[in-house]
Amino acid sequence: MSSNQRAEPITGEDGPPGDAELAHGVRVFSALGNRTRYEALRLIADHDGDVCVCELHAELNVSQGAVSQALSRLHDAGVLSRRKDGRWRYYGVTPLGATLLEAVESSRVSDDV
Amino acid sequence: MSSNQRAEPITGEDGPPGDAELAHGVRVFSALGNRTRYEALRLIADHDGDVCVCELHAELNVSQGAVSQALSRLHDAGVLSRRKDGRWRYYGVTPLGATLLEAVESSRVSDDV
DNA sequence: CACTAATATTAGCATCCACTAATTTGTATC
DNA sequence: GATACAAATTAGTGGATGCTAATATTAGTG
Repeated sequence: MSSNQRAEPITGEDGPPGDAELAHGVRVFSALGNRTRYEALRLIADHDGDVCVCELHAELNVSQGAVSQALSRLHDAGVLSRRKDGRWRYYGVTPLGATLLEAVESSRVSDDV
Repeated sequence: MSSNQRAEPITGEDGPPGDAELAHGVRVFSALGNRTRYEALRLIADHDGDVCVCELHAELNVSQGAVSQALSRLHDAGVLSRRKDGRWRYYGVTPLGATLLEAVESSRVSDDV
């Protein structure tokens, strides 16, 4: 009737031990669990080197602000690295990001929806 | 003003090739990107053998229906296996689930929030 | 400095999500 | 069959999410 959707905050540690890891896991997976963000990660991973925001904006089908938000969240989750060069920001995939992508993609050997 | 939150459906294939993989990835990661479901997966993974719903209901802090929903979604995503025995359902972690858990947990070597 | 380009940030809102409570289905046991 | 228990399903709802549009910041360039 009133307490909905789990009382505890996703971030902001002060629960029992092991809770930080839990929050970390949820942060990472929920960051990847969205079409725009997942696609962004894949595009960057497919690319050779790092990619600037403008290039992704051309490929993803959302506004510039949305792209920026998506990349920030992926960076916060630790699956993207960020490098500044002049007025450009270059994003790259971290080892964690690469590992997760690989794990999921290789799991789809032949299971059509 | 009206088309919000991406026009395309997450499931229901009919986009360009590579789209099925995209949908699969989003399905898997979004399944894990929720506290209740992620915790359920961890509990099952920590367990020795398979776990029944009732046992998880005792550990997670949500209603029986919510636990059932959570496990179904994890099963749909391919990170949990399901086995029936009498009136019990036993859930276990699949290789994909184990791989993803391991990847994320080992990425938290020393980065406190 | 004015101007432009690249990105980040913010407010606002339509939609989606995760929950609870109630009900239904399936399986034992009497 | 009747009863009881385990799990799944459904309807309904408050809060979270992801977007757009507008604005702000930062960095080059004339």
